[in-house]
Amino acid sequence: MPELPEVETVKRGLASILINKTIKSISHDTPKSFPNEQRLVEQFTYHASIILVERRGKGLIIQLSTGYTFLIHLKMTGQLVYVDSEIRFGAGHPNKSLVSSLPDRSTRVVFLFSDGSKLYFNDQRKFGWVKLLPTAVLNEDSFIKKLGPEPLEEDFTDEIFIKQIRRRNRTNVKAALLDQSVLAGVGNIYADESLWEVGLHPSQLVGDISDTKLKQLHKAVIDVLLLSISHGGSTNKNYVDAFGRKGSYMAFAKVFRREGKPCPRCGTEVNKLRVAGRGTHICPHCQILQKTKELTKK
DNA sequence: CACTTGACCTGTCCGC
DNA sequence: TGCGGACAGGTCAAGT
Repeated sequence: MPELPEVETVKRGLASILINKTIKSISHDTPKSFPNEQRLVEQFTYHASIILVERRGKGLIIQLSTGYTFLIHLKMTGQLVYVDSEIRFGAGHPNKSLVSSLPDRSTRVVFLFSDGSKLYFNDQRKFGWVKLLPTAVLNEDSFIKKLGPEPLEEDFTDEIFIKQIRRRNRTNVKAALLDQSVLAGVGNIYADESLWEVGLHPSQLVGDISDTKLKQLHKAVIDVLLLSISHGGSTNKNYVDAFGRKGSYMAFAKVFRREGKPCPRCGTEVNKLRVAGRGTHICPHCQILQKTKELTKK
């Protein structure tokens, strides 16, 4: 589920309400979702306050006053949903039905704050996790360490993008976009959408794509991510933001999950195929696989 | 080494 | 209805 725009939306929501809150206690069900020593959790998170909420790629970072930090990955079905204390919650909540049914069978971790509010980490498939680690070694975490540049940072130029993606010259462009060490945050939805924007077939080898085309792709990736953030991300199935709200980008998707429907550019029926082991959506008219050219022969 | 394929889980949908 | 299989936004470990 959550790719960069969804995680960014959750991050903004959490940043708006969690800063300066104090954690009272934390409960969890399976250690797979919360792989932390109870002793450390109690020592460094109970009575700690939240000083910063950040995002890196598809990872969420919640920094505490004690020098410890939560690193959270939502993977496919994770949600982080904030619920105010009983008194102030209730009428007017954007997703009252979801929020009033929590915790539910997918709830893996519950953060209880000193003011009575709660943050639920729900994750149907148990792929996601909430890891506690010293802030000082956050950048040495195996997940963080592998991440490539942030696509929405100012210094993510087309030169940087080309340099990064050319490391995967011998693989197809979709797999390259999904590689978090090339750039951080693109997943299946936005890979398909970006490739449609520039008329690239997802199976095209990176080595066969010109720098000119890669510059267009660089712009398309950024534009698509920004557009999605402006609509609160994509709710394909499970995704909700910190307040339980769904994202509306799917209404703007050009090809993703639109198989059988007309391409918004030319009217040809959108096809679904399998590339890089993932369900992949293309317009077979706009996105034609080009023949192998010079670049790979060297 | 670079790249591809399964595995990790649960739920849902589709065909028989 | 019920059952088996394929599939789902992501990442790893294993395999080639």
